[in-house]
Amino acid sequence: MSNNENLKLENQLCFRLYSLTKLMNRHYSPVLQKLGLTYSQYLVMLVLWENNNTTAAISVKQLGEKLDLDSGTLSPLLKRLEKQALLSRIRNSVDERSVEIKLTDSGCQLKAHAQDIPTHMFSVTGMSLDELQAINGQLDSLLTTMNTK
Amino acid sequence: MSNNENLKLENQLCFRLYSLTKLMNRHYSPVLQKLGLTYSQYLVMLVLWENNNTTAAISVKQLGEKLDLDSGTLSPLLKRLEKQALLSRIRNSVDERSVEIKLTDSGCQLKAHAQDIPTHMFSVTGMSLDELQAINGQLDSLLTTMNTK
DNA sequence: CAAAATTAAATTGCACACAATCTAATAGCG
DNA sequence: CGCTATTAGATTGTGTGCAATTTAATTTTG
Repeated sequence: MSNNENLKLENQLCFRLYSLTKLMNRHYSPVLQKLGLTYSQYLVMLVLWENNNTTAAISVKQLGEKLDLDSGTLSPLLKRLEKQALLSRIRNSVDERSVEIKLTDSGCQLKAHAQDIPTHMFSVTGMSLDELQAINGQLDSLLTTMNTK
Repeated sequence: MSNNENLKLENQLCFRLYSLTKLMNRHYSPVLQKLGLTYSQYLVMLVLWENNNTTAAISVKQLGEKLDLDSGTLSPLLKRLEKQALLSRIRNSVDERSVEIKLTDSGCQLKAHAQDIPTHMFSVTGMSLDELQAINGQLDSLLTTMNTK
């Protein structure tokens, strides 16, 4: 490929990912709006729903590792979710540097309203389960490669 | 799959795309910093380099269609590029609603400094050319499907 | 032709991402 | 023990994305 071809927008993998991520977001927005969540907030809730019942807790640090986000993003985001009474932020009494995130009852109950979202979004992709798993695998290996370079 | 499985973060295609897009951005940033560009600004420059010599022009509207961005994003972004003297923004005298974007000489010359970026970024993915084309194709069909729903 | 509808940009406001810095707390080490 | 280094979060500032509104120009239509 010539250098000129290389610099064409249509040849960029990154642009496809960028466009597709925005497109995903636009499909999620109206669905998540019913729950009062943004897409990033939804990701946080997924982690909490998965790890937590109302008893177990997870630190901001751990949450950041799961989602690959730093405190500059998470701190204000978590405050907004706290203001919506979906979770609580409590300083760890053993290590006061750490802040523990715990779902409230209301945050826990919201999970029920999210049950149908994955199935709905899957249908939007128009893919078969096999195709979904195939592309997931490819993206995973790309993630692994690019994370270790 | 149970509903519980469906709601796990690790099963989300959207999270992979989201993570990969951020990862891409982080790999681009240090490279683009040398050109004084952000990733989004780079995308704009790709379109201008492709369509333009210093003579041809493209409207903000057309740019937005190519990149799938609206004036709320593009207007301030283009002003920043104008401040860097990479492009000019001139009202179309025939239709004064439209603003035409044209590369300056300096903006045109910047292309030479970007020539090696695609090859470099391709090497970061660790993929073969065949793999790249395969995944590009899959993402394209996903883009098409999701754009028409 | 004049009023209404449409269009292109710009602006405003909100919510991320993320670099950089700051603060407070803890860990490590001589 | 006390000093230094490290760590966890919060804060600040910049740059997107995008919805919603505004402004100005053009097109459509009665």
